[in-house]
Amino acid sequence: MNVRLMNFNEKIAAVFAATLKLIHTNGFHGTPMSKIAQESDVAIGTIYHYFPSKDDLIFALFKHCRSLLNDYIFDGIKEDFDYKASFFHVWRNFVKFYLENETVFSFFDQFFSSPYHEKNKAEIQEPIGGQNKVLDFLQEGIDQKILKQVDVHLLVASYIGVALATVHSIKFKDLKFTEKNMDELMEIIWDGAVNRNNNN
Amino acid sequence: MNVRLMNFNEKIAAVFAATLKLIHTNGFHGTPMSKIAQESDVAIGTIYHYFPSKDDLIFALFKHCRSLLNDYIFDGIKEDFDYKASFFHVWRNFVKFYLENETVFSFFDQFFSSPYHEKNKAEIQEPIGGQNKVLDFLQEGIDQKILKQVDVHLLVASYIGVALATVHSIKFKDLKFTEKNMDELMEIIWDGAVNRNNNN
DNA sequence: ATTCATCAATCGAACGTTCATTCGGTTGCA
DNA sequence: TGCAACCGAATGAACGTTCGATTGATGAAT
Repeated sequence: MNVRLMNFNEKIAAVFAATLKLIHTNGFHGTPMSKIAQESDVAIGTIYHYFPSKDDLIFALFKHCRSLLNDYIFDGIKEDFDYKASFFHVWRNFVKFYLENETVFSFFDQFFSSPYHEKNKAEIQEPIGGQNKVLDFLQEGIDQKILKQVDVHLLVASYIGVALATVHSIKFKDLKFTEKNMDELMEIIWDGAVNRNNNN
Repeated sequence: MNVRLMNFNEKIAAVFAATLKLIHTNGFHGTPMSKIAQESDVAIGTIYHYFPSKDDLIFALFKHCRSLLNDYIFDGIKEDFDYKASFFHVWRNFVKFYLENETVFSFFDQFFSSPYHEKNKAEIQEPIGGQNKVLDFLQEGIDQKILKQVDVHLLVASYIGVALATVHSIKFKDLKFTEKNMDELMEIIWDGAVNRNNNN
């Protein structure tokens, strides 16, 4: 049962895709198992064959999407990148991932703000929205005295917070995803995060 | 019917309070009308007397909370505050409001990330989380060349995004609401937002 | 001063629908 | 033969909403 979950059965893939799509357009609400079955062309019985309950399905989907995100954002960092270049690269990837995977963004957004999240807190511990890897990365910048000498969580809040707000803003048409806007945003975050008592 | 809605019937206040509390702990999901009636000690029939549907109740509650937030964040700005002081003051109030009104934060969080929000977009136009007043305030800083000469929405995303991420971080115990942390955060945002070709 | 009509406010049992989940069955591979 | 994958009708609980009844305040008519 769980072996398949890793190897990614076509049925499961269809169920995940359907669930993301439905939650994106109808919300956690308007997404009953019956509609997931319909949209994915997988019988209800089959879904319950893989996931003991709807909660389990949602949680498995969360873990799947989280690993997609984690794989994505740290991808493409070249050896010759200095810290600032990596700082920009990861942040950009973060925003890009959400823009390219709107349904995942929607899902995460709803998942994290639902008490769902709280219930499974213990199990989630690790990388939330890739944050633990992000945390390590930012801590590295602090240790190297490149970034401000503050609690790393303050920098995480800035780094991730601005990225999420940016995606929201683009989604709601207040902002456009242009090179210029992204560059200026990265400048804002960098200027805020950088250690100004240092001449890096 | 609507007159009372403004003058704030005790029953309505009880319904609002119960709804906020239930949504905070059980989510948009686990909050059926029956439980709202129970928790608020108002009969279901009475709730439907004031709100034609559950959606209407939620939306009315949203508008109520939004006005609470708006009243709060721009309160207490003294005449002798310079721009930077106001910039700090409003941001701090924003965070404080959410920390003091956890149920409202939870509710907004869920409301904005649900397709609920999208459905009523037209009607929401105005101050989202107080953002239009915030937008005007930040635009003023741009016009006065105090802040970076960029699209104001970039600064809004930074200003609000960091605040929301901060509240989340505190809520999930990654961060503590201490003077030091708030000061350092405000420093981060300010350094990011400020126009460095100017010596203000 | 008393009667009566009106209507908003209040109530909660009852209704029909929709939901998550179950279960008995079929298929096809090992 | 056995067992995992698969199916969808059936089930019972829970939900949003309706509705007929009751109360009490207001004021016009007597």
